[in-house]
Amino acid sequence: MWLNKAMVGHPAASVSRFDIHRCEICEVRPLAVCGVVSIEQSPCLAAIARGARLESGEVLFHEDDPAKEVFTVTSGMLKLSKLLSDGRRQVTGFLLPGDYLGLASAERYIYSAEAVTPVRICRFARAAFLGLLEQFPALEKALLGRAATELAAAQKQMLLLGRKTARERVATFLAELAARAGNQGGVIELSMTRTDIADYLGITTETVSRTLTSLRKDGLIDIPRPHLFKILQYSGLVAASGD
Amino acid sequence: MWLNKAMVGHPAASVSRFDIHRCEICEVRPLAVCGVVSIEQSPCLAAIARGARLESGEVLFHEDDPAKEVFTVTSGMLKLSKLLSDGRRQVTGFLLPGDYLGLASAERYIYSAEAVTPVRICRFARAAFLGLLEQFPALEKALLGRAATELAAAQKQMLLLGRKTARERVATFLAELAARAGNQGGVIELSMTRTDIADYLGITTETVSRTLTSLRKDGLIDIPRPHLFKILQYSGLVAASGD
DNA sequence: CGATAGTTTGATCCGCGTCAATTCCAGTGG
DNA sequence: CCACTGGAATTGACGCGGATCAAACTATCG
Repeated sequence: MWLNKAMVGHPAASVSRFDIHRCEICEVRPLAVCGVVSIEQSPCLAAIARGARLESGEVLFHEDDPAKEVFTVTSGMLKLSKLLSDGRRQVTGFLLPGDYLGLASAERYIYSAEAVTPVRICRFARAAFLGLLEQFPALEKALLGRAATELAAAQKQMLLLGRKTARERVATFLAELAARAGNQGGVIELSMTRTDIADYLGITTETVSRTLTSLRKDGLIDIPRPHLFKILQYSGLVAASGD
Repeated sequence: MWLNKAMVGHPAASVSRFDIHRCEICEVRPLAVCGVVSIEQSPCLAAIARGARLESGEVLFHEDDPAKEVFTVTSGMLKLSKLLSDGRRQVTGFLLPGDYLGLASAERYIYSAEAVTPVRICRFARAAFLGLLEQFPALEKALLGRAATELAAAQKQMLLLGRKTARERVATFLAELAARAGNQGGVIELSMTRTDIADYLGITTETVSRTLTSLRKDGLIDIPRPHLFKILQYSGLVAASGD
């Protein structure tokens, strides 16, 4: 991140005062301090946003749909994916609360967005959202920070997709999950399917399954239930991740 | 691009007047109008920048070096790459004049940058560059637009790396080159090596070479010299690119 | 023209995809 | 509480695309 936390929320001279309302579906209370809105703490700007819910598997929008709206996730998990003409799919990322989507192109969405778990989002008309950028430079800064973070993640993923073996891909995936989850006894509840994981890692479901079994037999992880992973040797996973 | 050209350079109310000098190595004249600098037309902000040149093959910085500086390319081509511990390489992108690099992380560079051709750049101390962001919101807007464009490109590349065959990758690469070069008789001069192309497409030099030969035999392209490509059937390339 | 790096081509091998068959499990109804 | 059911996950057998190893060829630059 080349925009550190200290900068986000730092009162720049050019920022003016404003009011912000509470979004009816946001649990997180928006923050309005000295003319600066911290989107870290308030992903949803209620004045011009409308709430919506999605069930698991529901599609928010498809690749190539007209990009009329911009969204932020307030709860649950979404997956973004792109398709080839014959149906091969690549999942480019998973979104969590606070993430934005639909910004990349003004014309049409460049990926599909589908709910992995039940999801709550805030919807903004694109024009209104762009208006917010003008009003609130801090929002722009936060977006820039997020874009930089996502770009870094995308480059790591390119390395994985272009150069890593199946075992390294799965080990990387698990190690990253473990790192992100923090210390919860190394237990990770994963709602996505093997197909989602496979499409994210650029391999097949069969290979995901085989590789998980192999990692289990090597004592690096345990899989009590298909969607529950237990990290037994984090260092071993990192060592197996290739980089 | 979700920040259209019209917005870049739009005079925001909060922007103040400033002076800007001509960079001694920039050929493009910086533009100072009504307190707004259009980085599209002036990638180099001379007041706080220093120029530098790189020969082909010279390394600007390595992955994991302390990220003390930020750069913009003013001429030539750079390649960005990431390494695995055993030396496998992934090229994440090629940079052209006007592109920025070194912004992603405040701590250390997350990729190596190496000159593909002789290159001229402008160097900024990181802190000074971040200061510019505060001063010139238009610069921030432009960066945000670029970040969005790069993110979209990265997602396309993830689809390529995760799901396309070798033939589709090479066809995609050539079709994109042809599209970007515009109508120059379909002739493309490429300074990068087969290894660079291979590391960009996530395959080996041998496979690049074989695939190029195959495309040539199929009458889609011609290769008078190793670094000169002639597009004979653009539509055929697009058809062979998979998406 | 010789030296050297880059490119092409060939032969072989293997990791992972493909196809197919169970097995597992969450949800449903009896 | 248990049998039933359909989708998800696992496991197995086999083949292929592209990696690897090796050698010949060809640009480019002193």
